[in-house]
Amino acid sequence: MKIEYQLEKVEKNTKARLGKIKTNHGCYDTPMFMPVGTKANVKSLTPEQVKDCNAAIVLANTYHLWLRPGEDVINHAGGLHKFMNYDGPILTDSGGFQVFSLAKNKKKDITEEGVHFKSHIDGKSLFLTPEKSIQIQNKLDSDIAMSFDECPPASASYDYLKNSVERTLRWAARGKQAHTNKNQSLFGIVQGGAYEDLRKYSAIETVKMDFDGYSIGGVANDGESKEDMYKAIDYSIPYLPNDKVRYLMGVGDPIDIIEGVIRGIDIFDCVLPTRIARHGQAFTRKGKINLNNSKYLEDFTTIDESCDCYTCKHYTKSYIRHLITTKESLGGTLLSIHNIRFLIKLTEELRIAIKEDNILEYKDEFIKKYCNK
RNA sequence: GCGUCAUUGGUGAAGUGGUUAACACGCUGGUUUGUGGCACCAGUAUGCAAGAGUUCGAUCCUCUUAUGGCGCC
Repeated sequence: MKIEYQLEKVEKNTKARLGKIKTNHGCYDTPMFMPVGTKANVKSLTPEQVKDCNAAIVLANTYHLWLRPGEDVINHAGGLHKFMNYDGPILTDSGGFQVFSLAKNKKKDITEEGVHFKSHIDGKSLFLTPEKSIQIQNKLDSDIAMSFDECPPASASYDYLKNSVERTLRWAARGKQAHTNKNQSLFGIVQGGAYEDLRKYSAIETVKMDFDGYSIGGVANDGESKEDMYKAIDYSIPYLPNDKVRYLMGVGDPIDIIEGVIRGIDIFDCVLPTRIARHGQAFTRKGKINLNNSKYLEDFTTIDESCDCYTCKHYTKSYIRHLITTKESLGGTLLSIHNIRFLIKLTEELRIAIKEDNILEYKDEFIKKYCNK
């Protein structure tokens, strides 16, 4: 079965949507936040810990799993769910972003056929095509596969983006053609930078191919401004169908999530909560804090008094600071739990705000606290 | 007691008669948006044991003192 999206309500004053997404691994509410589990694990967390945060879909990565352990190994293990012991839904990214990010400063050759680039592990020459990416994802047996797109840098010129959008459309069509796993949904990706006509064109043409869901890509890349990011969303959304889920790729700053939801986004994913956790930082209602800071040495309060996560139920800032400064991995684990729960709780509250038609008030109040400190 | 070698920041230490005393760790901040990440960036000794002298100029040369290591009686 493919996923099904059910739109339940649009907030009165904005484009924010309340919905449900039905998958082969459960039914979940949107807007939602997906933790990132690149190599078939959310870094430093067990699947139980991820679920305790009330997470639903987890994102894994085609590129990384292709290189290690290889899609066949995971296929022989019985698919990604069994392999990693996660019975919730899994979305696999296509590898398009990795071509852009891992090979950013290296030689890469983007051709019509696919992308030649070097392995980040051993430098071996690799060739990834839309068909190959889909075939790997078919074997991984994730619930949702992503089309193989080109993710150009924020600094790309209009002419470059125009060609790139065209190529991504052709790649999307090829990927759809190659897609054979009937239990797996396939999403198309809208590109086009911060240009209205390119986003519109990309969205309309992608929707014509009739995917199971749509995402907005090419956003939040190397120093792109917030304004450009919001433009990219605003220029894409009007052309996406109401009865399909919308996924904003790579976005996970709390304020960006709120802004995204207000603009009509249903799903987000981001490495931020787990990455900053490993570097000692935590989201709180009063802004991001750095547990490395000496002022927490004897701070025996919890990270965020309004948080209901496992970490905030049991541990003090002083203890977590101790773990972080002594580089104990438990520190990253506890902070990852908190940060993931923070973003998921944020989406839960946004869902309530949509129900109550007061999302703009919610946003103002959140930002007031989050930015003032 | 005599001889000898040492003494550089929070730590381990490099170094030179002449602009800002290397590097590392630590410490203090910051960054991170479809994860090549226990990562990255920045700051961190107005001073080279103390005092005096030589010199245009001394952390570097000389002397005295202090402290410590080693050797000899």
